[in-house]
Amino acid sequence: MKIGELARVTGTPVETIRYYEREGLLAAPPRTEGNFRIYDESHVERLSFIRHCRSLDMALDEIRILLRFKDAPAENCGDVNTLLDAHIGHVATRIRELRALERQLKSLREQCPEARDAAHCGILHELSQPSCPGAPIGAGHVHGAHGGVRK
Amino acid sequence: MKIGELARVTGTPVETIRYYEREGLLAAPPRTEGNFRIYDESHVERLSFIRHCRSLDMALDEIRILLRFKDAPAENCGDVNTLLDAHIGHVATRIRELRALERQLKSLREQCPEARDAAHCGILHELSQPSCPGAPIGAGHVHGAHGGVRK
DNA sequence: TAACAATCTGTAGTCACTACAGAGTCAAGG
DNA sequence: CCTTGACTCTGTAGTGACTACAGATTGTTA
Repeated sequence: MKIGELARVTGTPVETIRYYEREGLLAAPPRTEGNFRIYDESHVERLSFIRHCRSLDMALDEIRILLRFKDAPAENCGDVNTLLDAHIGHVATRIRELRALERQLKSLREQCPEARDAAHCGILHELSQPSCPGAPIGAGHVHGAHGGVRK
Repeated sequence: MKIGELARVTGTPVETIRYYEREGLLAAPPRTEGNFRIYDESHVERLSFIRHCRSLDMALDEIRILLRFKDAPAENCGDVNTLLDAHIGHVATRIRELRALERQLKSLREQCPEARDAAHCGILHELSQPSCPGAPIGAGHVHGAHGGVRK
């Protein structure tokens, strides 16, 4: 199959497939005489694996590690478990951070219960105060409020 | 004060201050004879505002809107409330997404309760299955599991 | 043969910074 | 006066995981 069909069956944009090839996640497939990439079932499975991992919000570097285990079936998979546990920890951390953020935002919102002139807006006023000095900006492993967007 | 002191009192890296100036969030300050930027209290307040917003995970474009209201104190601040409500909505959405993700990851983790050879690892096996076909990759407004890192 | 879709390569843009390189400025110590 | 060192300047490139082109080529259908 050509790249368009692989894109369709795996629900992956064509450009993303070529990007994974450049990044070494997907092996470069054979080509037709006309230089078109030709894929088979093994590519479908590998790309499905990658996309499944991505839908679980794993980084490409994490996926690279998992792929190494897939390619070495005799290895012990303890590190797979470790990686997954760490990833679960990252997600849990980010949830806690976002909950705290939600609380702060709601409390800020209460500063201006109704529309008025900006000079007396409690929200703008409170934002002008320095926040907690050590307040971190940017999350650890999990993205903040403006994540990878799909338009 | 020079840029280093502004950086210190606001807890902002020097390069980030210059970046905000390039982005038009912070007005270009006067310079000394030797071409050093000179800031005063008004810059401290404005940068504190920006950093407070960023610590609440607002995008620079959102902050730009809020700054316009700060600069037009006679305007009605209803749009400030609207923007904040929308931002709270984004955060709440991301929390829901991450909770669903956490559930999926934990269920995946149960597929391989103990280390064995990778060929029989339930985690690797399950990841090879296509995930829910319409499963989104990447979040809306709030970042995924690998957010802006502070090293 | 001509239109059109699909594919190719390569490059640049996204966001909010971060990390340099290489040059210039300034204050204190010898 | 000279040097050292801290600070600042500009400009450019890198981050992650794509996305969006431009411009060329290939393949399919009318």
